[in-house]
Amino acid sequence: MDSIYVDLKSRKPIYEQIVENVSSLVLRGVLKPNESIPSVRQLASDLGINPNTIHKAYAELERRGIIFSSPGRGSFVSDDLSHAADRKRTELLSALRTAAHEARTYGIGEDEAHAVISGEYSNDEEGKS
Amino acid sequence: MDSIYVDLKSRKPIYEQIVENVSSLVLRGVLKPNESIPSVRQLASDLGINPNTIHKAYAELERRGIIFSSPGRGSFVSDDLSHAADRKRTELLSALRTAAHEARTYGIGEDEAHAVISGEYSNDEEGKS
Amino acid sequence: MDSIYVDLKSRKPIYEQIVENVSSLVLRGVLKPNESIPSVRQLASDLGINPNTIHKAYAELERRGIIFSSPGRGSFVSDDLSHAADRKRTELLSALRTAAHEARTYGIGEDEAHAVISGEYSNDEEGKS
Amino acid sequence: MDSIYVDLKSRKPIYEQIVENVSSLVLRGVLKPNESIPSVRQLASDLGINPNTIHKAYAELERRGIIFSSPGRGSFVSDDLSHAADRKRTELLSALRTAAHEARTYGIGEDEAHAVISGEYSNDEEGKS
DNA sequence: GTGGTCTAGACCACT
DNA sequence: GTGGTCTAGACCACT
Repeated sequence: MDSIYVDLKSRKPIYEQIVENVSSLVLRGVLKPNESIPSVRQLASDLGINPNTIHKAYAELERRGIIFSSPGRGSFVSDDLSHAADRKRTELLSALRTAAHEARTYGIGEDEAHAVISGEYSNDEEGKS
Repeated sequence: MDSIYVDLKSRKPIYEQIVENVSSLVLRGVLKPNESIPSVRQLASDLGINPNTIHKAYAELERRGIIFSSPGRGSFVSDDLSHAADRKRTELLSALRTAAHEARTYGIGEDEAHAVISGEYSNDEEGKS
Repeated sequence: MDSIYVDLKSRKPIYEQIVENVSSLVLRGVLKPNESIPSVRQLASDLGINPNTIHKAYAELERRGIIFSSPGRGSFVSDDLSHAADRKRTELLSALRTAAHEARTYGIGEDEAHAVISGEYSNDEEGKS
Repeated sequence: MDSIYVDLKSRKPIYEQIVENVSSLVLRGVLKPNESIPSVRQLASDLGINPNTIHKAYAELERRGIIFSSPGRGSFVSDDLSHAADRKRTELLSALRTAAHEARTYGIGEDEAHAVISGEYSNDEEGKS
């Protein structure tokens, strides 16, 4: 999943999908600081969706400090990603904590929970599917 | 959170809140198989919301095999919850796996992930808030 | 299924279940002409449901010529079941025709349909479950 | 019966009629995968019934994997109908089996049952009424 | 009283 | 315009 992709059938708004897509590419280091990203019109044309939708996504990405846009020049990955990375890290740990809490509440044992973690981290097939 | 409660301000649809609420009470064993649950009208009146909304929630709960309803008699906890329990268990483990996968993808270490699990399971304050 | 039984969880009205139950026992010959059947109150008490419901079922059975009731004496299997048997026969063949029609409409082949019939008629285990 | 139609006088709920109608059109191949179907409001207006009723039907169709809906874009035939087709096939064969079982139970002979099948499959008038 | 269906009408987010 | 949610109110069959 290393390029921007949209699932028209998803209940998730298209612009949110794009925000998460680009966020992911940036925060996982696939796109580097100051690297240029596709223009609003280019991406809209590539994905076959309305430029307004892309624009809304880019505006949100800019608000989050993940990209910046220069009228007439294009859009680029932000050169200071520390805030965005911190926020993502907090979000990920919180999601893990919530999942663990729910598991416990419904009677899944601690050992089983640890086993799930171990299983996920020992999986070498990353990126093959 | 051992009774049915609804947050009118939430973005989550009321009927979904009720579905999750009742699901939780049943799957955590607070409500027992064949126990009667409030009638559509009773619950609507208690919560101050429309009976149609409760009906929609109960219909979904019935579809999931968590309750059953008999016109003219009322609604009751299903006496075979094994399917629902299995589905919930699968869902919880899947959520945990997804959270772990995401954490790993973004560079959170395995030790840190295990620490989150241990932290959540050693928390004794359950049920106090 | 050789005695009267009711499924409280079914969407089918209880009185209809009783109508079909008694019909089946009579038309399959388990209950013979002029044989007595349980009184309204007796059956209501046995099944733990309201006598009004039983009464409604018996009234329908009487209307169909399957039983007759004598105030003060009880209810009995009708001694002329030919009309009811004819109606049941017509109904069964019609149901079979409808099922075959639907099967054909959705692309199930004739051979497969015949195989289902043969399979059902060669099944010797009748009555064991 | 190749378009969506509703019988207001039927005892069968309108939303169920619509579910079966659309299911039939899709599973019989009249509507193709990814083809768009009438919007909730359009169909409501065409049939002269309430949009909520159509919505309820579409929600059920979505649950069955027969269509999918995208807020703001419309509703479309699912592009993977294999699950729905399998379920329908199982349902049809089960209905045929049940009809055959009932017929046998009430004394209808095997030859007569096969004759009903043959009669239905040799009927050439399909689609004329 | 109880669940089930439906209408009329309103409001929301998204396209 | 499109799907999704909700309310208020009505009517039905069954208990």
